[in-house]
Amino acid sequence: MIDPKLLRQSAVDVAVNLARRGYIFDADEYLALQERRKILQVETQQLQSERNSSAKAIGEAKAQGEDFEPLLAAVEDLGERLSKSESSLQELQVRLRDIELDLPNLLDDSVPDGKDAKDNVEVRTWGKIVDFDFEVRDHIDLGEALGMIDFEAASRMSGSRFTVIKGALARLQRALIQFMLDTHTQEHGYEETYVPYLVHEQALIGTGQLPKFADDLFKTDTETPFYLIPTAEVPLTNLVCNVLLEADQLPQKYAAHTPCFRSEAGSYGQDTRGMIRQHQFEKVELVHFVAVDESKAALELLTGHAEVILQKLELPYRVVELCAGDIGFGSAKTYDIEVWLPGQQKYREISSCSNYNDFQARRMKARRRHPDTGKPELIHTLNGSGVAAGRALIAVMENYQNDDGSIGIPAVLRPYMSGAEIISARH
RNA sequence: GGAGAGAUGGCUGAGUGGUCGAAAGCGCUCCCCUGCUAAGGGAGUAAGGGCUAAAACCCCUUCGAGGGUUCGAAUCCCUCUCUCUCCGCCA
Repeated sequence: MIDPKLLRQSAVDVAVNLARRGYIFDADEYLALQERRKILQVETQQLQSERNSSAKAIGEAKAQGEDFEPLLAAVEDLGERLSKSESSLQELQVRLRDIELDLPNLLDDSVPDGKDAKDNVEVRTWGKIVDFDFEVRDHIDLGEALGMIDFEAASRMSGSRFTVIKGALARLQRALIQFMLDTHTQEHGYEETYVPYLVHEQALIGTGQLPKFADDLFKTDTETPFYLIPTAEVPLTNLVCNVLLEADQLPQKYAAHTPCFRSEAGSYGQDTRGMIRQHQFEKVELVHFVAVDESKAALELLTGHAEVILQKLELPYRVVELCAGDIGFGSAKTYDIEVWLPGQQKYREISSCSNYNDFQARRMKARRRHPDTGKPELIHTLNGSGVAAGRALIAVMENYQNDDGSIGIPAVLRPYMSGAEIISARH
């Protein structure tokens, strides 16, 4: 959520910033509503004040044993006037809040202009793309030939966009997850966290998936609905929902491995083959809580932590800065990390690292005491994948493939694979 | 699933219709005292919003959430959510 005060005072500037995303914010309409709200609020508070003082007068008269009937008569119609005023004020405030919840975050000034993914800016590349001297296969061919990926079994029980992974490949995914968590907790100072996979609506409003992106989420039909988390960002960031931290409690860094569930409602026809885009996938997520003036540096740090994973796995990648038109709803600035997939001869997203500034903190009421003033102030939140395990598995398979269809195991994963160096078909 | 108890400020916890945004304690801030430390004494200390150029002042809201009763609700009534205890079931 954008600061409502800023919205009122600089609605036009806000509209200009949001227009870079292609979002049209009707500043005139918003300001007109605010103007009406102001008048109604002053009026309502005036009536409330009257009610309070007359109630007090009646109480005093009663205590003194005086006749308070005339006082009662004087406030006869006050209640009705007040409740009318209150309900129209509330109606207006709900409308304003709906608009505010629908507004994407302000972009950081450094975000490049652009319309879509084609306009994203490459920041750096790492690693050498291997020039195979045989015809490369994609992860689908490799996995099925090994007998370790079974899309048919998955679709029989769950339909499309699910995968069954078996044997050494299933273990390799687990190894990837263990390796990532160990690296982040032992070398990068994150606290490992186990979190719920089902959350209430409020948690998703806090991080910004709701109310706008309900279609992308799976929801239970229990009496009070649960949502399956689309990313560990949701439970991790909500660790500070409604929390007032002491001045010395920042920064904080959390890491969690969770499955992620996405209905992928808007992605029909994209990546239908293979396990690039699934309803369920595994991911290690990183979240930072920092003070307001520290989030820019934290984003660089966070992105670097995700890159370390790919470097240790010796997977070629590039970092791109998302342009104004491609950046996510709540993010002020985002770096995507894209890993090289030989099977597609393309870089594909494997991590997305974003600075949300106070956008989520405002929705969640995540604050800390300012060290000097002692007054509460919103914190900044950041999150990034560190990294998507399902896609990391694909990347390892395709980049470490051999002529005979076997797959080499990256050196850093071997300790998690009983020292094995290669995955070959079982006979 | 059944029975019961509860939800109050940064935290613990009192408060059952009016002068309660709320006792007390902890914590925190400032001051005093003590040669240092330990201890002691005093004062202050909720958040959000409106008004304001900004602030002060003033005003409004908030005692889990939402409704209701009342001139007036932390307090009474209803619904919901959450927490805890016991029983049942269960990895």
